Amino acid sequence: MWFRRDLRLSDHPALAYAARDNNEVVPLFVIDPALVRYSGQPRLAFMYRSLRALNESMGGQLVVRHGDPQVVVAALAAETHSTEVIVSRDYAPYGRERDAGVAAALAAQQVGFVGKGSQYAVAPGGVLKPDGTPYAVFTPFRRTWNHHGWSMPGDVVAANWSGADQWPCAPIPNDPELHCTLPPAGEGAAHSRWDEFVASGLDSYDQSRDLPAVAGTSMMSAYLRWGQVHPRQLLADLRDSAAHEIFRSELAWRDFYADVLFRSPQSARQNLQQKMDTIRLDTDDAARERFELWAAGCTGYPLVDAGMRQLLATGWMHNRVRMIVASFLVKDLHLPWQWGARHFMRHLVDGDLASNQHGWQWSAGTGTDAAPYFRVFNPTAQSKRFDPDGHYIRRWVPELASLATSHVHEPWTSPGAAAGHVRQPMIDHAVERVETLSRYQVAMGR
DNA sequence: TTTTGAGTTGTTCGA
DNA sequence: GTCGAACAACTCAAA
Repeated sequence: MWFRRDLRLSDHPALAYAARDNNEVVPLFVIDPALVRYSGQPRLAFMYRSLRALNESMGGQLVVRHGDPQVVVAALAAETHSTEVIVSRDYAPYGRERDAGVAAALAAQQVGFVGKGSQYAVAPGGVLKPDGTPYAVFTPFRRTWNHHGWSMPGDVVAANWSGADQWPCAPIPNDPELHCTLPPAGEGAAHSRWDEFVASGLDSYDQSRDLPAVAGTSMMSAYLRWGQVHPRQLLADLRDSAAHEIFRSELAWRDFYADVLFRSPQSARQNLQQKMDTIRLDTDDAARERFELWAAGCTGYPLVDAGMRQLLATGWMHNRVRMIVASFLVKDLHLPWQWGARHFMRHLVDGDLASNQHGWQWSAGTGTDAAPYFRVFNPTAQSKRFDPDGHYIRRWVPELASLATSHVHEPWTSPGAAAGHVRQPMIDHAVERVETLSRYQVAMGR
């Protein structure tokens, strides 16, 4: 059993298949340098902690090895005289290519490669229009997705492990040096957090999910990212209410974007809508300096800075704020969405290629079912609307903590501003908004 | 087959 | 202060 993004023992179709008939199961995790290079320290640390939790849950049997999976998996299969290598299917571009290579290497030594299940309620490719083609719009996708349905969660799998006691195994690496705090890792932590959310947050999700100062979101993203919980386990706890329906929708978005990336792997790097390639963007040295200010949380727009600093401090950012900082990068700074997406992937514990890149493409107006080009978030209006008391701003931008609520969204209006005691906004939103509208209109030939 | 209405997340302007 | 319209263009499904 080769674990990847399915670091759990419950409701695990691939593991259940591997463990059938009391088969001996060799549990493997490969630390792939190609992925380590790509992951930031927070996600890597969370992965290592998750591996320790998984290892513990199987009595210390997890076999950890380093290297190219094509070499490592084939070698362990030969050592252990395995007849099959079992995985949960991976639908992302790198994973598909990697798995094809591993399957070929295994086939050369007469070992099977079997994929069972995915990390989605409905696996990519599974939701189709009546004519057999994929959906390009979310709402009809979700209708069909709902109708398609998914199985009930399975039980904890009890496997007959043949693991680290018997086969050479590398230690799970120590955490890299971290400058942020992380949520507790592991399948147990995932279920604890979910139970807490069901008990105290889910029923008011529709009311509070957009308020970054309120702990109104599920915080399940990192656990879903690593498969410490399967979405179907969450869906099984949802009922028919407005709040539950909105949460169900969020899980549908996750499946939708995985489906879009599956069908258009190039959209991880390029505009999904190629006609948007002509939008004029800034990429010179001055643009790079503006990007650095954004990344460090020094734009002068309090809510934007709060979000960017929350990301650096915790490896996570509230969803509403992700949209606001993304809109700011794309539509106030005129930078390529790919710059922002890369920064997010480096810092997010929950960083997932499909959701991240397509969330960014939505903000940039270049993706499937994207925001219309003229929808430009006003960073101060959003701030007043979604952080009315300024609690979130004061928490993450301490230099603004003493400002009155009447000034906290626009510190440049405060009495100390004239004396230079507050950061000036790096750009004028009203000016850049007009600039964006004009650039997009030019790109669309208007 | 054609038409029609609806579609995650917003802002600004003018009445 | 409040409210509706305008800001596009296209996909999809139901009528």
